[in-house]
Amino acid sequence: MAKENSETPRFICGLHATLHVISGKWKPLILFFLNKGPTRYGELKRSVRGVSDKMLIQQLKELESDGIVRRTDHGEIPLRVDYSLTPFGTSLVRAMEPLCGWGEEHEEDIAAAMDRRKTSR
Amino acid sequence: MAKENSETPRFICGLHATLHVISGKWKPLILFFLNKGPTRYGELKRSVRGVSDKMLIQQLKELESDGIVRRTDHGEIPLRVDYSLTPFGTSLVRAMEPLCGWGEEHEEDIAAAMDRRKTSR
DNA sequence: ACAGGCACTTACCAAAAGGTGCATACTTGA
DNA sequence: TCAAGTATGCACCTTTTGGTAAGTGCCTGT
Repeated sequence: MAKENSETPRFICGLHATLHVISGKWKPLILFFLNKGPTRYGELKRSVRGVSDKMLIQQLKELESDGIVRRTDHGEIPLRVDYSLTPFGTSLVRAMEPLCGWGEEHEEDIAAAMDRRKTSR
Repeated sequence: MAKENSETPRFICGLHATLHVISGKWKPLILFFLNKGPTRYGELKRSVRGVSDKMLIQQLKELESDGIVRRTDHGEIPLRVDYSLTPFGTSLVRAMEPLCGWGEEHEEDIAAAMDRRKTSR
């Protein structure tokens, strides 16, 4: 079995790299909400309906370790933490906008295709 | 007009929708190569190094059912099939460009973050 | 006749991603 | 004192995704 690692073809194109950062069931949503400003953990959890603590924390940590979001512990008496986009994160969200636009324009087609796949499995 | 079902918040934002179409280990690469023009199955397989038949076919089928790529069977004697982007697919690839750009600019940071995650697991 | 390319298809498995639920340590309010 | 809220951690389990390997039918070159 050949190893593909000898020449470090890490990513085929930038998109490929970017996807490693934003893929994850809840990441786009998290970014979407954080783009509105710093948000407390609990607040974020209520915004991203349906996410579990485990998932929210996990994805936030990944985004944090990727330098996309910043965790701020206010070190206050009744535990107070919030999350915000770093400048790096902000630049990412900006680059995401055309894809957002494309998705919005074709939302119905996409939804239809998804249903098609689900039912035809 | 599409009326949104209050019970079906399908997508939070367009990006979320888009991700359903382009996520998949090999899809960005496939799109990347198809963007260069129609490509035969075997040719594509050689381009997307490391992909197995199963995966390549599967992802192509999904992209096809999403209306992103078009499969052309030339009905020729020694089996000849090729894949190309539909106009819809082309518009997607175009919308992907800024994300490609972002990924290219920050490729190193992303790779570093990925390594960080891998080793710290 | 047989190896080998073409474009797939299938069965079986391993790994990754995600979900559920309980536990923590602290604090405030009733 | 007890419940509830805050921000997490952890164990266990299911679902989804991806990988391996083999086989199919057809055709061509040797």
